[in-house]
Amino acid sequence: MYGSHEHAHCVEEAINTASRICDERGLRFTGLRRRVLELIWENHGSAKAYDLLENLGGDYSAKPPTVYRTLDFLQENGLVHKINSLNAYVGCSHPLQHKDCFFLICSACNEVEECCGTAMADALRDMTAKQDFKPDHTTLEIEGRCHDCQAGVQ
Amino acid sequence: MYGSHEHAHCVEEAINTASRICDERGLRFTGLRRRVLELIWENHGSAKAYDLLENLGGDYSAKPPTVYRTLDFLQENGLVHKINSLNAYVGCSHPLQHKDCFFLICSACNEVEECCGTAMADALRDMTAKQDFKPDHTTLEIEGRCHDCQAGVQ
DNA sequence: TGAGTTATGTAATAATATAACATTTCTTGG
DNA sequence: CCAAGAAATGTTATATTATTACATAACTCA
Repeated sequence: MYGSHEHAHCVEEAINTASRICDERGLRFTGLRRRVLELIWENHGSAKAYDLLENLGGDYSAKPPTVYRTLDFLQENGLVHKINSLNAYVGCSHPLQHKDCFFLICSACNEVEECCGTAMADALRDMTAKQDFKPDHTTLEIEGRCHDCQAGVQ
Repeated sequence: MYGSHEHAHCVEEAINTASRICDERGLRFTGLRRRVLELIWENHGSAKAYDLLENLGGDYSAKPPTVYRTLDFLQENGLVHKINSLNAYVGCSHPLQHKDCFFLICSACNEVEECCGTAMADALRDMTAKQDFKPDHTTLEIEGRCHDCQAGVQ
């Protein structure tokens, strides 16, 4: 799974970054928040709310609001994104810098890659400016096949 | 509502176009399908599945599968789009030509404008090509304020 | 006409998400 | 330290969105 890549490292790094960001902003990175973020990062795809709920384990009383509130917190603080086309959640890959980001979702391996290239953001800005539309939030999700999953599919 | 624009005309035109398209493709544009498409076009915003269900009226037995199947048919044939960020459905403005289209959603008046500009499509193609990602379907939904709803908001 | 196909009806339930209120835990000024 | 307020979590109930599975009806066309 995931080639030779030692994924535990990603998880650890994401948690450390999140912890640091919360410290800097005076937010509480509680056990529950840490646990949910860990679960989300524990695969390269996206996590569904009710799967998180099932896997919380430990001391956490698993009821939907527990998870949805935690997801809200993580989203508000830019640590997690919701993928609307999947009703699922992914960890944010660059929780500090990005403004507009978008997602490449591989329908074969289910990995979700977050992209923050400026070219797309520029094109979006141009387009909305042309229509005199003032954007607040952009959902850009592209489903298809990643490089690795195109082999043998022509 | 909707300024001086006589909206019944939009609805009628959309229905006529849909009917023609179905004829050309050997598809059955049944009473139910016509009715659902009418309801969807009866406002400029988007329609929710369960609201359609409530408003079917007439002879239609209103159970969820009735509506979802009809929405599936309309989507498959490019007559309707789902707006994932709203869990809602809009009529397609150009059911014949478009490939990649995207949506400007005004959070003040709830109108949804469908755009099919090539500039965005080009930017998307460039971006995915650069990552060697083969796109099958793109969700691009921009929520914000339309021209008319920016007055007085600075 | 009637056999096969397509569309719709119906019942049950799955999957996703929120509201409202209770309790616990943390923080911080005194 | 300690109590009061704030923030987080627990709990119950329910709302919203969507699908599965099977039955019936309506169309099509040989």
